[in-house]
Amino acid sequence: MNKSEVKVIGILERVGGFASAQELYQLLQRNGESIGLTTVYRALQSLVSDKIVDQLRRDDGEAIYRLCGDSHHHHLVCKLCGSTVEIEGSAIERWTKTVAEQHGFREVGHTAEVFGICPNC
Amino acid sequence: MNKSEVKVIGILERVGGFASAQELYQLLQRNGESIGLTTVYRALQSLVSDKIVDQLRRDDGEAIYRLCGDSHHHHLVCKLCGSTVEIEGSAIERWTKTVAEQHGFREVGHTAEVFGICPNC
DNA sequence: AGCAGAAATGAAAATGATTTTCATTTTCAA
DNA sequence: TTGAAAATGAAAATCATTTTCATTTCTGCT
Repeated sequence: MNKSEVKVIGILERVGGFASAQELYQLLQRNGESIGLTTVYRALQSLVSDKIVDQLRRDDGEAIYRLCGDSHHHHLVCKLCGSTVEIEGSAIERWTKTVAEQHGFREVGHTAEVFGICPNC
Repeated sequence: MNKSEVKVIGILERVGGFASAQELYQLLQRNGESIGLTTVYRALQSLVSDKIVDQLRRDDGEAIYRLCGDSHHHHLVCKLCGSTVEIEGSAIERWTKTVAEQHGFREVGHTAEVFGICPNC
């Protein structure tokens, strides 16, 4: 765990949700941190392989990251303004596990995100 | 529905599962079809927006496509060999709707994919 | 402190999927 | 037949991400 990784974790904490590498880089710049885009990517790779950060994909293929750790949860994302609400998903957890085991799958994980238009939009 | 879209549907039928645009293009070439990569992409976009083809993302961010079945369903995808099983998800549908409405969201949709290692791998 | 080798850094170039541009060809209805 | 609209594809542009490589910072050691 080096200095850059600490910076990236810090900004992820402030974000409190998903962000892409490019977004994180810009946020760090705005905060006056001196860090290169390459280093942000490398820190994220390292954190993902250490299971400190979760990585998934936006619909457009861009990778997005968030701190893992708190309880496993999902997101309700507004299609228009992008605001997100964390939602609990124990129903999903159970469904995932059941379905996968029925088909003999091991080491099961899942992605589930809900999209809609929030009350403000 | 134009000629190119028919070709793309044809190759997707032969593939019988997920394939990327690049792969589909190569397969079409090998089959002696005269079609450009650009046109493959355009046909896929069009088919996706007509709900004839499903699009999702590999872990590396590359888009993969597959003919969709009639009913709304999800996929159980093997992380190693890429084989997929369609799974029914009425539990998810209900959960999605409930959760979103609790938060006042409208026009709700969702994504949910389950990943694991299949019995053969 | 001083030093050598290892690790980290970041600017610039490379990569690769996807999209856009634009000139040409095909389709099709009047 | 004719002309406008749609389709096509080669080449260029885009954009996230990775790689390269020269430089800088750490580290442990004397």
